[in-house]
Amino acid sequence: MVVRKSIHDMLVKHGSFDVIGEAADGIEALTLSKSLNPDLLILDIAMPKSTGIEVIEEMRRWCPDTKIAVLTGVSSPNLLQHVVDSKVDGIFLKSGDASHWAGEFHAICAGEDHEHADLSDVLPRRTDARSLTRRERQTLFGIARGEQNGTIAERLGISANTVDKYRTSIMRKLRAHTSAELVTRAFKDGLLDASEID
Amino acid sequence: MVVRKSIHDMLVKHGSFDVIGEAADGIEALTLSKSLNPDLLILDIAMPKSTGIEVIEEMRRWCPDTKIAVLTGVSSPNLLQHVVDSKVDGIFLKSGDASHWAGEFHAICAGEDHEHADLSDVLPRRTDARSLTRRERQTLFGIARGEQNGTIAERLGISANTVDKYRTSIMRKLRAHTSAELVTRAFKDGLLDASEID
DNA sequence: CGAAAAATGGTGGAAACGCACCATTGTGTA
DNA sequence: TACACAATGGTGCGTTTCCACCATTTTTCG
Repeated sequence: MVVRKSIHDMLVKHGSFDVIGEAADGIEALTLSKSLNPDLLILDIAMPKSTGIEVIEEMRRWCPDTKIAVLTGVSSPNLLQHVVDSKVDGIFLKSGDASHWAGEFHAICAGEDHEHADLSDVLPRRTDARSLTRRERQTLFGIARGEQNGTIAERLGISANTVDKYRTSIMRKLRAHTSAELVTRAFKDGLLDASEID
Repeated sequence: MVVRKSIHDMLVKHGSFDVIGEAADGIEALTLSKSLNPDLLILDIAMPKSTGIEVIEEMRRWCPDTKIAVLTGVSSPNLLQHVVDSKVDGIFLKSGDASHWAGEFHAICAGEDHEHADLSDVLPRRTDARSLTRRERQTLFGIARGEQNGTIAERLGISANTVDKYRTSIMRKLRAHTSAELVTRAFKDGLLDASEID
């Protein structure tokens, strides 16, 4: 809300942009974009009702010519990695210096390749979030939350043996030899984020 | 409204402050602050139209020199925790004793570190590093690095039984029921930091 | 000084982990 | 169409955890 307002001001006052639409959440952003087909969509990935990722993918399909700039606060490394992978046209950190943004927005609209904000601090060095399967991720979350094989198995509706296999598999992938070390590695590699637990 | 009036009076009469602006909501507070660049912003986190958190973050960006004091009623612990984490310059409970506030506001403006109001009742208890003994910390690090009781015992030159006791003790303190959960909690509580491991 | 907390040691037992090695079925891709 | 891989199930076994309940000595602090 606040962010949107200030971005709006900045765009109009210092960027000579026409702001043709604003949306409160991802769904609204999508429907609005479909009808307005803007040159540039500035998107905050921390949105109510839907994740920014979904919006980005939908936008690519419906408005392939719209440039997408993503605005992000100190969000989960995991999510950020997805944003990077989705090849948006620009990534801006809310914690960053907003004074040059207007210029960069223009460059993006002109189709220039935008050098992303420095994400080295927030991005995990890839141990491959992707290299974990869906079941392995579910198992990992359970372990991090203190669930044991049987509990996780119950939650997922599968056998404890199978869960045990998943745990073993994750441990091999992350080179951990105990569940505790597994959690540590997962945090280091950005597979787990403190804000996602509990 | 009522609160604002009384704060205003208090500031002028007993604090010899110049009140250079007042705002009805977060948006207004921001725009006003941007133009007035005040020494001190007194903010109620329970505001219409936007959460105080957003305003605080925006203020930090636009008016980095403005001290921020947060006024709060009995709101959600979660929100309060965010306020604490956002490192505002002062936190005051509406339920608290307002008579010394003027002096404390001056102290804040002078750049002195302000001891926050007692939030122990409303804040989610976060274990701080001090609550772990030296041996417990050493044990915790070992666990996080994948060492098991025997290994840790060897490294510390003590019995595995003793290490086991330390682990049990930490788990009780952090309310964890497995070593994995222990590590998770330790990360959440800031007892462990990804950069410290390996 | 005296109490509280930390540090140290032990035994024991049920449950869980860690890790073999076995298998079948589906899905996706070269 | 194969071939890899995910997902699912199983058995077995030595090791470790987790927790209870026992103890003494040293350190810390009002």
